[in-house]
Amino acid sequence: MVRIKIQNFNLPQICQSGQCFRMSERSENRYSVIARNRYLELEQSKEECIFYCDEAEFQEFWKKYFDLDTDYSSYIERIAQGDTYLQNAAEFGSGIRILRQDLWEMIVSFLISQQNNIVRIRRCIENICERYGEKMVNDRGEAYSAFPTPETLFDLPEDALMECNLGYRSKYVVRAAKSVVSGDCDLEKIGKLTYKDAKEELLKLFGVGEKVADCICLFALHELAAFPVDTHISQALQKHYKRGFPKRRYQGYQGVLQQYIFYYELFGGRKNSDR
DNA sequence: CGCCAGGGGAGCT
DNA sequence: AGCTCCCCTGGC
Repeated sequence: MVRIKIQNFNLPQICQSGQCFRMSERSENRYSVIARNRYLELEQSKEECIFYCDEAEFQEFWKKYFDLDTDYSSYIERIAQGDTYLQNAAEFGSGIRILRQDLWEMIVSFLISQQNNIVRIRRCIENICERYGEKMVNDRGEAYSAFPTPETLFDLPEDALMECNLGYRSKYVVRAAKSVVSGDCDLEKIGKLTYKDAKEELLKLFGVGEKVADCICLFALHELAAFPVDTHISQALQKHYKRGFPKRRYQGYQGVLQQYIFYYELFGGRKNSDR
């Protein structure tokens, strides 16, 4: 196991921030994450966090996954002094990190996310993993399911995933798998493109629009300039930024601020000073 | 039963 | 850019 001391890192916040649907609280202060086919447990006390894996796996995978080399306080410090709403939001979610997750996994996850709520998105994803993901065993000897590969899904009837509760999103996922397997959608290539070009490629997928493409860019490609606007963000911007969100001021890391706002809107008890 | 909302998107003008 | 219609599930 690996022990680290780190600022701006908070497991409950990362877990609830709605970017990783396969992270959950196992027991008090103890979290598990499944990324593609890897399983990890973590535990956090005050300023120290324990990763239950060996040093090598931490260095080559999880360190990057949790973006541990980035100092998030510098993002927060650059928030305009006069913007008390954003100051409050950033303070409230200051332990959130923008994870570097798997591209295919994010495509599927955010196809499922549309017109859907977080609790149900989690259930949908667990359903397809249990049904179509490779069966794995963790260090405790417990079974878990990897994320299903495109090759496992591309040949299914388009409505097959309705039994996993995806509803009308079933065909989006099956068609996306088809695009990946056929090579129409080249994941490796997309990973190397600029934000603008990657987004353009993702928009070609049936069921992927502006918002979903931005989520994929932000959470898989780590394009921090992506600023996904969903119903919550849209309402928040109308309330607090009547003349528009100052994207230019925060050019290059708007996505981080989007997460603070999103998390604050969903879980922060509204303060009077915000209205 | 109807109504509505949930981290939208497609297709059209 | 804006509009309409569409899709499925769960909660009230």
